[in-house]
Amino acid sequence: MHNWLGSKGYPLDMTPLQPAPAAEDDWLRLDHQICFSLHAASRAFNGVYRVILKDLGLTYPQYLVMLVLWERGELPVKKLGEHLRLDSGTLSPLLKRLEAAGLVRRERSARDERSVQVGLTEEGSALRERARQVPRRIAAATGCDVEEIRTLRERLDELTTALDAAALQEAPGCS
Amino acid sequence: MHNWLGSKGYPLDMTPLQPAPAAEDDWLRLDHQICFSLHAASRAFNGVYRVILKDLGLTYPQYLVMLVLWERGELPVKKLGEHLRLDSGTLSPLLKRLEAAGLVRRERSARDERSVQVGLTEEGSALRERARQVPRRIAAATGCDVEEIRTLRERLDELTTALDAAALQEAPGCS
DNA sequence: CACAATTAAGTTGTGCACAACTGGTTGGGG
DNA sequence: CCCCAACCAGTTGTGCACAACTTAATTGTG
Repeated sequence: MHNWLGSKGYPLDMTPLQPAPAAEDDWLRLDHQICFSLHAASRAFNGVYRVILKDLGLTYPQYLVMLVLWERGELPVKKLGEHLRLDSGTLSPLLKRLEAAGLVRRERSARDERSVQVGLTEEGSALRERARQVPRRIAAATGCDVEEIRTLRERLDELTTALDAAALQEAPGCS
Repeated sequence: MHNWLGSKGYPLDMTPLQPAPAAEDDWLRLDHQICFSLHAASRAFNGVYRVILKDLGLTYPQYLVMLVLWERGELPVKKLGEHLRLDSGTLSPLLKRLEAAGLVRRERSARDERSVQVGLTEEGSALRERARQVPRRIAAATGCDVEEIRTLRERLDELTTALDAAALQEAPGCS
């Protein structure tokens, strides 16, 4: 991990150099802040998970997959993708790696041979026990109490819903 | 773009199937929510930017680099990385692509040949004009007003600071 | 039944993030 | 003066995200 905090606290000081920027320049700066903040927060979270999950031999997206499997049990790749908002292009190689690690079992459905059922192996189920400590360590790392986390999560979910709707609007082919 | 909203509004319904989960299972679920929400929000943002930035021929991280250059002017790769929290492993190939696109100029500093100065080309500076419309479109996509965005950004920055600090604590080699 | 449209998973290619490493450059002790 | 530690950019390798495409199975309709 790099020492981004080398100088002092928060390394980003985007203080304006010009006295009174035009309205649009102001927007540009504000925009920088929100998109950048989210990007940075996501990567910071990823970094903490990376450290904590190293013991378990999982990456952050792999951990998300395992959480769904622990909670839901066996389910097809399609369903897994709907829960995680990921498509087969991302999940296929990821699941193959989990399979190679012996945590996951993949088998074609007999009833519909297009579908592949993903389930836990003995070892994959057992890993859940070792994963129980993870949430507490993450919560501690955020320095927030449960209520704060819940509020933030709700705001983020609202944002995601709005952004998804907007993406469909913005998508090419919408007159 | 995939139609993740196929069924209705928000596709994630992680309602518990068991009646009264143990405290640690509850933590596991809560944890799922926050880490997943942030992950999803980040990718949703990325998706909106992807659509909007396609006109400019920029990816989201490339746009972030250009924002810094527009605001700060010429600066070494190191400084650029500090502003964006990215290292040379990410920036070097990204900057080469921007250079190949004719937007950016890279040259070794004469005074310190370890350092590479990154600056805008004529074309790179000109692109700023076309980028002015971006923030408004993004803000519209979020469906939030300026104040809401500012509040969320502040929460995210706090979170990032806390997480970075925690990552250093968790890092191996800390007794 | 036949055949076109749809659906599921997988593959390919591009780009980003990051760890680990390489190769010059610089600057400070011995 | 020389060597070595620190430093900067770049390279390599792994994994994720996503668009575009392929392959195979299923479903619907004439």
